[in-house]
Amino acid sequence: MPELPEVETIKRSLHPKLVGRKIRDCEIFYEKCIKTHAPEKFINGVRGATIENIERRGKYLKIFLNTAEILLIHLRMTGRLIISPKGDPVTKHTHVIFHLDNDLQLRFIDIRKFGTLYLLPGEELHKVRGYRILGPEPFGEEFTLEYFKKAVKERKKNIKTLLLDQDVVAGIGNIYADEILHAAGINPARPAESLNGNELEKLYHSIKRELKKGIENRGTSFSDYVDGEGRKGKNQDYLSVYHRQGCNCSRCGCEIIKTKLGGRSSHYCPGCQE
DNA sequence: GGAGTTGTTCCGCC
DNA sequence: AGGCGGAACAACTC
Repeated sequence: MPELPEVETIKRSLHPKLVGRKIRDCEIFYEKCIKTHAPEKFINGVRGATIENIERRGKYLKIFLNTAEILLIHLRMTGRLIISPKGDPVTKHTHVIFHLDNDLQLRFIDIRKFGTLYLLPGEELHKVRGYRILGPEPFGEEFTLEYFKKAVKERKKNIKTLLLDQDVVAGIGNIYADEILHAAGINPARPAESLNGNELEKLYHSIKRELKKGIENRGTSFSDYVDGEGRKGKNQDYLSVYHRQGCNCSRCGCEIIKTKLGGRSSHYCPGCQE
């Protein structure tokens, strides 16, 4: 499940392979993943373009083309972007192939076909709702403690669900939300408005710390995730609660519980998350 | 073949 | 009006 640390790791691994390269051609095997154009139009839009830069915003990847258009990609649950030599066999679930001007290809692979690709002029990014509503980047200047306190206070929904709202802060998904709340010692079911100043401050710092740890470990390869060169991350070896139900909490020794919250699996320690 | 999986979006309610 | 919870949806694996 690519969340901010995974998408950041993919961006870093693709950057040296893609920037400066020209897209010689493009093949689409599953048309529904292209959200902005008919397939032929999409192909015409990328063919011949040179890749100038790659950035991440929330869980989105932005590939800047010299045509002033941006290739915007969201991997959702199981999407992968992989650099492959052109001779490599095309595996099942490969939906789009970008042929580069060397012997490499960029392949979009997605078992569940939830991932989405958009091609649009830079000034039209806001037309993609999920992109438009994104809140501040957790490592950006806008994401201050003051901003965070204001965004959370007087909200009645539980704090776990609020952390997953991309308009509060961009990039947190189910794994890191559980890890962040454990690190901060806060029960995921707590109404956001019930958190005091001290707890909000702990939570704020835990968001930054856990996401940073995820990036340093090059992502969490719990099931499908690999980076742009097919390498797994190692953050799954350092998780405190996610998918650790039945194990003992490393902080207090209590048994980790798995519940449902807002329709999502939620893992926490009943001993030290109050 | 039903349950489980998650990020996003929609809808109805208060 | 806007926040909220719940459901729908994407499609596959086991």
